Amino acid sequence: MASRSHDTSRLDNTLAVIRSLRDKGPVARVDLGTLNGISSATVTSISADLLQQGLISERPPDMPRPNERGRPKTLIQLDPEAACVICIKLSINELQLVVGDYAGQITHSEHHSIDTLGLSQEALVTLLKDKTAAVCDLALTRHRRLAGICLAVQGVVSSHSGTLIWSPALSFRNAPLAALLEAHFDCPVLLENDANCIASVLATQPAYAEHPNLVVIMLGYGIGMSVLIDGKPFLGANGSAAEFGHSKYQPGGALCACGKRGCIEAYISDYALYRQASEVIELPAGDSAHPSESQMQALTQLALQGQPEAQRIFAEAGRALGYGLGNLLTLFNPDLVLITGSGVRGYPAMHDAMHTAIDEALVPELVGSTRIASCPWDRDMTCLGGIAMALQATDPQVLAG
Amino acid sequence: MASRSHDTSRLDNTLAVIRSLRDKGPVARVDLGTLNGISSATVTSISADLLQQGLISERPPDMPRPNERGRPKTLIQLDPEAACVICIKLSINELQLVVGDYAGQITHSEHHSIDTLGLSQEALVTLLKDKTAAVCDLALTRHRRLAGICLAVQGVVSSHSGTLIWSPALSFRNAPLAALLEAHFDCPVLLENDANCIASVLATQPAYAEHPNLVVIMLGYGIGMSVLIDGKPFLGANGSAAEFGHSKYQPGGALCACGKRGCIEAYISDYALYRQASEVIELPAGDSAHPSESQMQALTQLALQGQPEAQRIFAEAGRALGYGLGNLLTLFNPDLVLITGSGVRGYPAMHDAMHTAIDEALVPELVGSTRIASCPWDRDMTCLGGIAMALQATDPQVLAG
DNA sequence: ACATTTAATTTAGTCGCTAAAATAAATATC
DNA sequence: GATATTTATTTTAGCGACTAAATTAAATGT
Repeated sequence: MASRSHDTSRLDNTLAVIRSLRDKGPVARVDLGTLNGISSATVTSISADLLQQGLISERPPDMPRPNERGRPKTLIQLDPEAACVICIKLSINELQLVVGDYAGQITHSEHHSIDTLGLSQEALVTLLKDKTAAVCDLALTRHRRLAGICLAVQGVVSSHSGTLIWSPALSFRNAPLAALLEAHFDCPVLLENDANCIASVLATQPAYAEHPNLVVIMLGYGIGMSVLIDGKPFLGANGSAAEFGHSKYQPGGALCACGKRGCIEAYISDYALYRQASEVIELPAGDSAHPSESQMQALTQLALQGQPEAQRIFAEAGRALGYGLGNLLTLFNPDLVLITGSGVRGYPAMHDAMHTAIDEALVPELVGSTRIASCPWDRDMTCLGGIAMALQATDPQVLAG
Repeated sequence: MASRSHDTSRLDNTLAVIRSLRDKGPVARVDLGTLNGISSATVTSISADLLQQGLISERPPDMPRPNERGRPKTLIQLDPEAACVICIKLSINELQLVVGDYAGQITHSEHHSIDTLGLSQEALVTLLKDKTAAVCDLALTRHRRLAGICLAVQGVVSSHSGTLIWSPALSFRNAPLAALLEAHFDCPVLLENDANCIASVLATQPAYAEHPNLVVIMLGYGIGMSVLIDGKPFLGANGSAAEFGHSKYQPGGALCACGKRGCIEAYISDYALYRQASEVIELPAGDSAHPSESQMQALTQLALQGQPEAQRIFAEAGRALGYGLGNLLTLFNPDLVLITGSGVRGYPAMHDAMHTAIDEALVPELVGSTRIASCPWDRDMTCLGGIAMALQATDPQVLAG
């Protein structure tokens, strides 16, 4: 309950300046002042400190501006080499490692195919440690220090405590992964939910910037969700991300990968759609519990081309999604819901049933107040978000030296 | 996006001191310092200001403490007469007006029976204005100023904008009640959800103080909910309180008072229980759409005494409640859920089915992490909370003079 | 009476900010 | 080409808020 006792404005303002530089690229001191509501005298003072620490550099404006009077602006920019962060994205059968520089740009990316479900906790930690150490060695030839590591996983995590509670990609549960990794690296390790990473990136995009209350739903093999309130991820009580996919559509309904029945995921995830479809339609063979992208595309095509059984399955999925969204809207009342993830491919086939279900579920006063849209899917977005979150989280330490 | 540019610590610390005094009664300067993490020199300075403004007074400790050396503490306390606030609680067919002094104590309370559903918006505003003006005249004989008014209503409100969106007590919707009242009084008017008021009070009680992540469910004629994250009410995106009662249990299920089907409220609210029961059991006559307290008690007694039909109805209600809670726990993951409201009378009859449903709905990892308890119901608690919220909201204005 | 203990106030100094003045580096005008 | 104008940045002066340390205040213990 101890309140902010003494003046933290210098740190706050310094962090705000760094964040502005990261979001907007090179900016002049005046503009940093107006952007953050501080006087340019203060910006001068802050940037002098940052220059002295080697975190930023000065440079002249790109083009000599036509017809503008007055002293030209001196832009300042983050020094990309000042530090780097590593984002490790762990999803089913895949590990991605990405290096981001101090300005938030990706400078290295690699993918590994791995039987994630076959790993013990120890094996996973060893694997992560080795792969990360290798990437780190590489990164440190170009950057002065490793500021932090972000482990982005699908599933339920408690980011405060750095504990993985449950992930569809892993066969063990309740693992303090952040602490286990931190023991091997001399920097903070963040554990984040993958959907939160995505949402953090989307929220900074100009198209959605005016919607600070945003819900992002990720459709795919599982169902992910992130809620941003006032631009910040809402983490629930103990830093564990909200699990939209396992809220209930039909008590006692279809069987879900989590072991329970009636979860929304059991109606709209890839495996759920494929499971239902394979019972009634002739489909390409393969592991139906883990349908491949091409299998899913084939199924989606059928629905979009009007195959009645496929249409019915997607409509039912849309209905489940709509009811789930209805609950979400009554509870969070966001301005905007973005639906993305590899599963957006099927969104057009769910769209109508989804809206019908929302209308059925929601008090009319609330129906109109939220915009619902889909958003194309990009695999790298998660890591971009992880890098942004890691940089932001570690900025105070980097400043401290 | 403008960050806190300059130093607001004086205001912050002053507000923290006032809040400490309100929560804990008379406190010495040293203790205010340690309590809020500021030096006692600063407390001296702050309390000098407050004394000069007449907001606090000094007084010697109650009892001359036995066997304690050193200079005795000088306690400081809020002057109850410095200001007052009025809380107006609006529920079905009832209006309650309560005056609270600057220290947060209730100094006056009155109830009025009113046909709330029969009122037009204009009639309601006129009624509230008149009743409040009368209470205000009375209060101003004892207090130096009216700091604020809190209107606590059952239903969906947007507290940011002061708009009532929907209430089961009223037959109109979308009314900017805060602004309409503000026009008649020279002070801020807050519009709050009644469950948020309750939750704010419960959160300050020592028994629950170590659970800053708290969900309060209010059972009764309708179903109310409030979520406290880190001790502060979670208001969703636009300040509209989360509507747990209208999240869905069975898509297309029982008819709810909101006009939709399958809401949790349609299974566990007073009217829902009575509606189901009256179909199969001989019950005291009366308006079954608005069962009275004695009717509900009679029905509850039947269930508790083992009447099979009544037991079945309460068990089904418990199951709906459990599924709803399951969704809530996946989304918010609170430390504690408190179930209260007049409907707690039936909680023992719902208890077992509720827990069975939670176990059915929830990933086992999450089941254990939340305590679920009931809490005896007190009609005055809402207003106590409304007073606390109004005082807290208006403290900056009172300080400004 | 004097030492000890604890509370509250005063003093001296630091930090961080801003407004205003001064300086810097361009373009526009004559 | 010299001077005026414009805009950016830095410097200066001053203020508000805090803390640590010193001082004063008011008890109890010996």
